[in-house]
Amino acid sequence: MPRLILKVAIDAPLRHLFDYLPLFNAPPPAVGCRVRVPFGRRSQVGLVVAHARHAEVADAQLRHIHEPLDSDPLLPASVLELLRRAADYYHAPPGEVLVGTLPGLLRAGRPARPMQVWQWSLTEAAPSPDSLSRAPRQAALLGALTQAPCEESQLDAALPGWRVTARTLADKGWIERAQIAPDAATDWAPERGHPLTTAQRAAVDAVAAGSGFGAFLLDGVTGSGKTEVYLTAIERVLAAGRQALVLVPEISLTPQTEARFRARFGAAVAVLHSGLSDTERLAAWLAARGGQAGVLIGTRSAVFAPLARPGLIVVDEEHDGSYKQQDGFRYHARDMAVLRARIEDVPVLLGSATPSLESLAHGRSGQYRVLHLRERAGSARLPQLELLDVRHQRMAGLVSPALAGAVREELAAGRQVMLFLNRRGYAPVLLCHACGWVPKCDRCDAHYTLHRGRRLLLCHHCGRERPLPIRCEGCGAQDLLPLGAGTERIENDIAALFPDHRVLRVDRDSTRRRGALDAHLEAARDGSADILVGTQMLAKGHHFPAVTLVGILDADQGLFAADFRASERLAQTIYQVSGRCGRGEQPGRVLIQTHQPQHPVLRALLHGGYGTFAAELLAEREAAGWPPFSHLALLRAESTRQEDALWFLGETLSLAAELGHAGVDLLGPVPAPMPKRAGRYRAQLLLQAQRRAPLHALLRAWLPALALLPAARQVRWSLDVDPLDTY
DNA sequence: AGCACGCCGACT
DNA sequence: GTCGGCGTGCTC
Repeated sequence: MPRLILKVAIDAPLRHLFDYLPLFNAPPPAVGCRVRVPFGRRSQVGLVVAHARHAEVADAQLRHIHEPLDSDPLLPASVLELLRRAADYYHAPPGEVLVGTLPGLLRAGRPARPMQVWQWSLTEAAPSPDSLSRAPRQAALLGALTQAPCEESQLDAALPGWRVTARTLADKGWIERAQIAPDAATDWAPERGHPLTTAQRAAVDAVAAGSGFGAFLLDGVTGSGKTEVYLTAIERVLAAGRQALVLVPEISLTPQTEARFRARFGAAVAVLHSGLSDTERLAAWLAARGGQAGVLIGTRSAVFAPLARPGLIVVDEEHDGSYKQQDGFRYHARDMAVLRARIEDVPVLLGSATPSLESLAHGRSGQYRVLHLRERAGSARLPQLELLDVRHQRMAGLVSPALAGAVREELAAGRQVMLFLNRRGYAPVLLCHACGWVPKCDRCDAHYTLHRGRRLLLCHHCGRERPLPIRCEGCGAQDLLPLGAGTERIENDIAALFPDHRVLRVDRDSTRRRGALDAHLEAARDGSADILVGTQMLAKGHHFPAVTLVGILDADQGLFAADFRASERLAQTIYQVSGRCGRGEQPGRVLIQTHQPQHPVLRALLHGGYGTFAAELLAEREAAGWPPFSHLALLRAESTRQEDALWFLGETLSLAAELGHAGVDLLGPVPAPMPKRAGRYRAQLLLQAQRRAPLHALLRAWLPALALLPAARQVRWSLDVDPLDTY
């Protein structure tokens, strides 16, 4: 008798699917549906990936599913195909990919419909919270609701045990509960787009012209109006009754970004990012799947959200490293977006002012069609880049006299200045002037960074904190000296140098509190700060039209990093930071402080712009055989005992030798550049291949065998295909 | 990953 | 005498 076997993906780090029998009395769950299944001694949520005739295991081992969880497939065939190919490409366990990328509530087996969201608010009859001094819990709840109506999930977080209190207050008729409509009607009138420049129009037309798949690289200088191109292209997609998926780096999905899309597309916009509650995330995901959302804007993981009628995929700031997931299932969302566009047969538009070398290479080979926006919109001109040779200069900390002078001039003219340093904290090292003692993290091969404002030492590699020592722990001298400078110190130095101006620091430390980043950015934009000091954070996506001078305090940092991508990143940072300035009538200036004014990277950047620079870098990569002219995979291992990680990697090397690895070079194993981190010893083995096929053939045979090595039990290991960092 | 089973040290 | 430490093995 023919029977049906369900191939089920289970969210566990297991490299294969599991076979189950359907229930007798019901039609079998379709491919793409979730099922609850017995798994070992417990019950797990799985996803039906295929139907089959034959099981991989003996009949005696087969069990029936507990229950189907969906009547319709949760994922369309295209997304299933995408996830299957992703699991295959990244050599990730199928369950982790197929089930692990679902919204948390669906992974937990909740029904695939929006959760009911209840909101509490005060009634007319509610007294002032102050009148309840003898009932502090009631006063607290009343107080919270006086501020604003609250969703139950917010109350769960803020006032544990609030439900009992709420019942009391509701009985008194002081508060009431109402269900929020999933899409509260917004009074919205679609905003008209700006008239497009010729180049913008050409770009939109190119994307809209084709039918089906096409990959486009929108290479547009900052301020050239890439977003307007996205918006217009999306407009056309919506007009054709289709949906658009827009990926953005985490940091640039601010309320402003959302507002800009909402102004144009109103309630058709759904947003998916890490700041959402599980309920909100599910609602957005379902709105995309159901087709109610015309535009889904999201960070990395949104690339796997189902769309009812896909029409276009946009990847903004495609060079941004935050598209690469750095743990677990290490996918690159930009690459997944291109793959998805191919599978869905829709165009994909990758935009950047500083495209990744990978995308530029695809542009050259014709795989991507390159669309240029060379002019800034309106009258704005591109900022002028200048090198400041700081050799022999009498520095005030990290600030040269020339830079200080330029800042002074700019401030005198009533304009804003931005100073960029990719190092947070007050000083990267604290040093005893009497004996040379330096406080070091005992879990990492690293010094503590001094955070003076928080009065502590912080290890930037594992997060460990310790109180500020008053005296040297080596010799007892009270002569501890902060060495070097981070943003916090620059903030102090600059404030001292320009006491009549307001300095605002923007880094992870100053924006840790919820909403602080937005408040800071607002202060930067509305002119209540004259001088902005910050890290990467300042470089990403935010526009400061009144800033006319940018100082890159320490370009040398980027010139000496060990990673082969360091100069690409330095250039992208310099261009991204400089793109933040001079948007208005005033042209901007970018002053780059360096001890290496002759360095080829800096010279190329200055004289040719990013395009020329990137061309040179591509030539270098080709000569050296680095990506995008070769393909990498990195096997990482870490263990609590120093020798175990290297031992494991040595074993994997022998295994690869046994299997044969023609066409793949294995480099290592070597200790990681920072061998000890967070109390664990780390090492790595790099695989490099001219062509992908032999690399993936080796990985396919090699990986399942790695887990069986005795040494594997002593370490935590992971494989990173197309690593962004080779350390 | 969970969750069992299993075999050796310090406690009621 | 047992409570519990984490090594080892399995999940259709």
